[in-house]
Amino acid sequence: MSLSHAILGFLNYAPMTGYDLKKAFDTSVCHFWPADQAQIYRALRDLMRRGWATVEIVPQEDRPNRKVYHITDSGREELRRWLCTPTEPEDPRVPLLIKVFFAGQLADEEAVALLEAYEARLRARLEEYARIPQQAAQYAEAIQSPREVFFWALTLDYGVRLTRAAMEWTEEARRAIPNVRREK
Amino acid sequence: MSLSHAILGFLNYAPMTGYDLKKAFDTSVCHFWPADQAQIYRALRDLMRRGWATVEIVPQEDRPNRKVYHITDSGREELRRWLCTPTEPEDPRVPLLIKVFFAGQLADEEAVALLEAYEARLRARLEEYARIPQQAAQYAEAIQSPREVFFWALTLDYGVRLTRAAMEWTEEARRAIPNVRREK
DNA sequence: TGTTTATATTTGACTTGTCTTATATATGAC
DNA sequence: GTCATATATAAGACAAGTCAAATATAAACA
Repeated sequence: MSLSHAILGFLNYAPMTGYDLKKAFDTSVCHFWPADQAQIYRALRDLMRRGWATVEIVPQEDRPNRKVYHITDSGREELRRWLCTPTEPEDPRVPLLIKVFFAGQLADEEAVALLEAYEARLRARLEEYARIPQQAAQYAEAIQSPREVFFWALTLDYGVRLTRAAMEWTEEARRAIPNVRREK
Repeated sequence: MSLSHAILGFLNYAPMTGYDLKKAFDTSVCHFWPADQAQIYRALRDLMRRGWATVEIVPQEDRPNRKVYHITDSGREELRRWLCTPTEPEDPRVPLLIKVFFAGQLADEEAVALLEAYEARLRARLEEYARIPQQAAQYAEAIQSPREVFFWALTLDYGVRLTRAAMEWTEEARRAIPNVRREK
């Protein structure tokens, strides 16, 4: 499970609560690994069970107690082990392609509309990506580690490249559709 | 659910059994939408419940009876409706990027090895893709519809483009790593 | 004064997808 | 003669992810 290890990665920076972790995910890795809040809390229980994390309960009077999770030595070992283990590229699930696969049954304009709508969403995503570096700048300054910043930037670059490739595909596909003969 | 609709798409070509459908998936859309056998049979039950498909039981003496599923008129309507509905690009889950995100903690060589292994797998995938057109040629001849063939080819092209983009990323990333300063 | 947002955790239900096993039989390969 | 493969369906267990609700309180805003 990638989620538990992602959590270990964050806890290795600093002890955090489930709430903190949710925010950390939502402001950093959510573009390639979104995390549900319920999932995070469940994963934390799991990390405890495996001895990769411990809790420190910090009482608060006005709000629920904070349960601050700390990575353990064996957690750090596990994180390193996992980080060095080669990863298989996941086979991507692309719902749009199912529609494209059966799009022979649609009129040209319908198929083109499908691709145009998709392209518009990809463009929006690209614009989102473009806003990330500014948001991340504060983090980068706080952490003072150009090496960390470099790897963070790599993950963004991946998203940009793949999104651009998908857009180039939609553009060419759109242009090609009107040239397809209907019958042999 | 995309799976049910993909099944409707196939049933719209011809009536099929669950077994036939599994083969259809495995020889066509499995690169962007793999389907588990158990899932297919469950989805067929669901299609029946919704009135989008009907069964015809064809008795056989030597083997289990064939349950041949037919798309209904309302199933055809639903398929069309679904095909024309714009699709949101899924947010991709890329486990590798979690490792890259935390790769600042690794040595240069470890990070490079991670990317190299990934690139090798992507290369293998690209070679798989290269073999598909020959396999699909029989299908294409059987169906005699250049329009269908065109859309099928589009789905393959998507895979090729995205895989190439990912490979270009790994290449550049690998080359950039040795140039990162460790401390500020 | 009332509403929204932020802090903080837990639980339950549910959907998808994966993996495994069970059941039956025929054909072809070695 | 045996083993693998093809035909055909069903069901159970489980992991991962999603969604929503319950509980509690403070600060900020209109």
